Amino acid sequence: MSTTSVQQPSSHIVNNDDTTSIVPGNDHSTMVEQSNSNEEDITVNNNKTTSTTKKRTRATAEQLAVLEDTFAVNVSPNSKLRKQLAERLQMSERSIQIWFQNRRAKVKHMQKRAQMQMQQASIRAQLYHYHQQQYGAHPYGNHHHPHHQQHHHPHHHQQQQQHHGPPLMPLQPHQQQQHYYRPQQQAYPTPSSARVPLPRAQSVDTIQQHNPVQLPTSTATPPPSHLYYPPTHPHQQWSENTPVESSPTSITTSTHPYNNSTIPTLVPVPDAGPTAMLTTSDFNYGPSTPAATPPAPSTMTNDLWCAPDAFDRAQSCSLAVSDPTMGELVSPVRALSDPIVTTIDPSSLMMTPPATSASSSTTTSSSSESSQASQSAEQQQSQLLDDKNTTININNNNNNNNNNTSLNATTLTIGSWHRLKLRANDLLCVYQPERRMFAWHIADAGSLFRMEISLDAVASIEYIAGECDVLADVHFDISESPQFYMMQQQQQQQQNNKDEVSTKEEQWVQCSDFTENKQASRFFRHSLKGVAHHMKQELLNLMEKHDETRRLVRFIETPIPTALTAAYQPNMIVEDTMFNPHTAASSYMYWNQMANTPFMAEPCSFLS
Amino acid sequence: MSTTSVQQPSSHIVNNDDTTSIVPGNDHSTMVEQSNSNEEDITVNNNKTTSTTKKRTRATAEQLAVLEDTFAVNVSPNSKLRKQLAERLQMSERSIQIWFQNRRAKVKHMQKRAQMQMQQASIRAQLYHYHQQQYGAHPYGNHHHPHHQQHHHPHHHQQQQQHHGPPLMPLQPHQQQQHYYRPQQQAYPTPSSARVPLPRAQSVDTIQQHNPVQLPTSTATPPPSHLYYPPTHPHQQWSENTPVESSPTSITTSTHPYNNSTIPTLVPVPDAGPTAMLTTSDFNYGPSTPAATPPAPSTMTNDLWCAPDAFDRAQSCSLAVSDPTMGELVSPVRALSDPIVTTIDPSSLMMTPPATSASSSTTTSSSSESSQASQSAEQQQSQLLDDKNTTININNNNNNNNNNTSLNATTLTIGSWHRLKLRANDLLCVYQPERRMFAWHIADAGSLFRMEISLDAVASIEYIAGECDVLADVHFDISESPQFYMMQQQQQQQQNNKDEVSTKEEQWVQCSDFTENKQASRFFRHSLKGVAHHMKQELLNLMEKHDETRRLVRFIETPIPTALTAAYQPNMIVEDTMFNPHTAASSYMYWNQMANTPFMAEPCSFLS
DNA sequence: TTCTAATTTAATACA
DNA sequence: TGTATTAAATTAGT
Repeated sequence: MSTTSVQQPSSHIVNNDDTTSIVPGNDHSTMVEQSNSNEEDITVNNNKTTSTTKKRTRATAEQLAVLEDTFAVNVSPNSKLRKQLAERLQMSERSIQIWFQNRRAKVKHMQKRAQMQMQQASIRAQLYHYHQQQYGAHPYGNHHHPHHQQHHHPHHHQQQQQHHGPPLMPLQPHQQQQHYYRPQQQAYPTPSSARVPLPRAQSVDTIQQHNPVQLPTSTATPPPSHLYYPPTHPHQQWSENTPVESSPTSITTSTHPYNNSTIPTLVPVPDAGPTAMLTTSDFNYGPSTPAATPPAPSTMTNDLWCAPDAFDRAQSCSLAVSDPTMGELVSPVRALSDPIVTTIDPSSLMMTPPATSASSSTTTSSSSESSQASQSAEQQQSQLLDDKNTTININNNNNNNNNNTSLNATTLTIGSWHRLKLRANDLLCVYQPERRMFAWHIADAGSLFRMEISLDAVASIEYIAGECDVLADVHFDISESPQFYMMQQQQQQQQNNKDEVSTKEEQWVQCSDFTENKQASRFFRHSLKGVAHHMKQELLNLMEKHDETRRLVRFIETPIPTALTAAYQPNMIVEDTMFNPHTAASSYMYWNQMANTPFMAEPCSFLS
Repeated sequence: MSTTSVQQPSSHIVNNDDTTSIVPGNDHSTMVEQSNSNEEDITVNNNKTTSTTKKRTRATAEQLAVLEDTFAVNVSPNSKLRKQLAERLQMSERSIQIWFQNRRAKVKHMQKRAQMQMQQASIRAQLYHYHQQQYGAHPYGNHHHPHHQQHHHPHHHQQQQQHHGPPLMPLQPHQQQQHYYRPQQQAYPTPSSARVPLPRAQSVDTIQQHNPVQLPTSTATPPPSHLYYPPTHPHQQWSENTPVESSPTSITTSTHPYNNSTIPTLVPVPDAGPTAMLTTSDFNYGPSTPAATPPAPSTMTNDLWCAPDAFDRAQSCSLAVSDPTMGELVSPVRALSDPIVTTIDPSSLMMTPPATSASSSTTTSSSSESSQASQSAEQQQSQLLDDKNTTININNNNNNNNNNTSLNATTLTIGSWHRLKLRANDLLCVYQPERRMFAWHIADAGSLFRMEISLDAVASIEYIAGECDVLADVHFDISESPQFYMMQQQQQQQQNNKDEVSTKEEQWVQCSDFTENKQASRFFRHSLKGVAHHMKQELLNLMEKHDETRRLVRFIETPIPTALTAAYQPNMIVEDTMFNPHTAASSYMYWNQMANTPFMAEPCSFLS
């Protein structure tokens, strides 16, 4: 009993142990002194409101713009820069400092949350698939599970796990927590990233100097492991032949970057080095050779990848130009090659480990100051994907007159990397006959990711019906690593100078393997899971329309026993190790927060 | 402009002078250890809906009961207690935390609103009276003012003062804000109340142990500066010979403590030390002497004063007994003298300044554990009313066969302290011939306050007709400080064992001066304002019925010029200083929120 | 509309 | 400086 109210030891009270202890000599002064340190001194100033404690001055839009801009460049400005900012923004240095602290904390918090969600989704996916195999539930619609509608207790309490009987995976809450805490170990390398010698790609202003027209969205490459959610449009719709609603008008609706309705979210790579890195960037985590290849100017326009708060930053970049005041503060600093402010430094932007395995550091962006960038030489380790320096225009399929064939998969698995289809456009698998390419599209964090597999690289396409013929797997056994691309969404364009920015639609930028631990570069079996009859029909459709694919496809209708199926699916592990956070928390992608999509709601219904 | 945010110099930074030092090799461990303590990660549980953003789970009645109960005891539970609550209520700790945050915000918001309404009412009263003198409008009825119906702008902004033409008192909005924020300064001593050595009066559980019958309503004395609104019956009716509807049945109709229709509200004393403090309380803000006088057991029944959410707390105390689950959580904790849960700690309940001027701490409540109560010895400072250690039974007049004579005043003014009659029983002025006492009754915040003036102390009673004979003032010039009493309302009795609790009706407990800055102890002129012919008739009635008062009353019928009237009414200042927040926001009492009583509606109609 | 759950942000406290 | 926590402001859901 007494243990129930132990209370945090630090702040605990010395006095009372119910022994009518005479409180020693504690005076009000304790209270008084507690209150003094914080606010009295600060609040003396504000003559307007007599509030002494907190003033809670809300930063204005411009202030936020500058702050976010600076944060994009340097998450931890030193006192000097803070002072400048303070003067510039008419804020106290203390406020500046606090703002950056909170901003950093925000990023971390979002990382945590994303991590958690990722794991939860992964677990749910596992449960789902396991449940599929166990009960053979229909994915969309009818559920007659023993557990369904069983524990619909009126209280909407949140810890239903222990109640919901599903004998499988009796996930204990603390077990779950372990999942949450674990990945953070890997995800948090070093908080003091500002002191890392900053290899920088290109300064924003220099980009603007060179391309004064298309400036605003142009920013340096981001920390590869972080993904971003666009403020206004959580997911851009794609226009391939998938039954998703494409909204071409949505690309111009972006408003102010600080849109409360949306939360730019960062997802760190759990335990890998930088991935999803733009090869067009000269960004390196370590000292890089100054002789890095400058990219072609044309590439610049595609350099849309933004760091965690890419959109905010892009916005602020434009502000830096359009706003005369902004130019005073940031641009001169950059021009002076302040190592912190000059470049958009992913390592300073996010707390990713300083390049355990850096991707290709081949091409540098075109800034004239790239020579100034302090570049570390410790990056030449893993050059898995050196040859992807080019930007490929794949967007012919963007026109509606495409005869792509899609596979409505709900899960993509490569190695232990899983990608769930939570929304209509989260996961699109298509075949582009013109390019003889299979392409997996993944929308995440405001960006689109694409993985291409040449038809010639496909050794076989194996359709395996599930045990109950409800779901089926389609395994692509390929002979080489796919190609990886990404595309920043169109909302990035500014409000100010949106005229010419809107021209660069659907520009894919090749990037490095964005899957966890670059598993897509090592595991050459891609497994799609989907509704059996859909998948089958789509495969048949594919074979019919495109003869070249016919030779690859095999149908294995015989329901394979579960154990055997597992053997057939090395990726879809249905065992305890699946819940080892090291393996289960694998998906890099960020889970959409409002994932109340029918897809997720249904398969998990047996949990409730 | 730049001066607005000066900021404290202390916490300023020494650290980084933009030397991009290389981070050595910091470990992840820092991150891991951090994540465990906070609750975000703990929110793992909610797996029902995959929505990560908002779930808006509405708390059930039981949850609310426990929450409100806990809140009544501790408005800011620490993480430990939150955890307990989370387990107990099957809510996430985060939800618990949020609930308390919102609950606190609610209190504050209501405080603000009350404060505002008070001021507005005060302003309106001023305007009303001014208008009376200017135009001689009839108090109830016809209005033909130039400003009527003039500025009925659609926005319900709170700064109507500037629009409403009445030339006098052009209240600036920021001036108003001063009023709002001011009280918070003193009202919030230290947010970390849990760490403050808690001087406690008596633990609830121990009371229950010793007095298992009359337990529930027995609580410690509250922070004197906060007043409370009973949930169900905002104002208890009095049974003195006033034409208000007395409802004796209302004392048993209390329902669930958490009644949405009513808002328990806390009103801090604007700028004074603790006032309206029960002298029977042994509560002290600082270290107390263990030798504090133990109270007589009989006093216990009167120790009904509860802190801000007194009613909820009382209710919850009963819940702690009746509800087995609640008992698990709270009762054992209390029994073990958890400093947070054990006692009803005013300092933890509300944010009052730590007793700048504590009232008499002479008599302690009667619980046998009052000896346990940690009592601070530093309270002997301001003993303005030391001699009021006794509880006086004044309630002989509670019987209907009283021949009290009442004065239907609408305003009571003592010094700069004003009390408006917003509801029928807000302000009752009576003469009790049996006791040869004048008594001003003030109903506020669920408690009744009483101020007594012995007839022998009355030097003169001066009736002064207003300029237009509509309103009149009755000035009581007295020769000594009144006596002050208070009484908790009857709703406080528990549902469970209400048998013997109901016996203690109308027990007045002497207390210290509850007027702002104890002005009633310094200013010996009490001014009543009311409808002229009513006041006059009542005075005449008083003189007729009670000869002993005759010698005191003088009638000054001659309309005195306004200027002169103001001179006669030093309390009713009609000048700019009236709106100095230091003086204007003076009334301690809480204004009923829905103050659309006929009294206020009529005189203020010319404002709308 | 109000009330309330939840989010975001500025700020404080602590280690 | 990071973390936890909170207040204040705000956003929504009912």
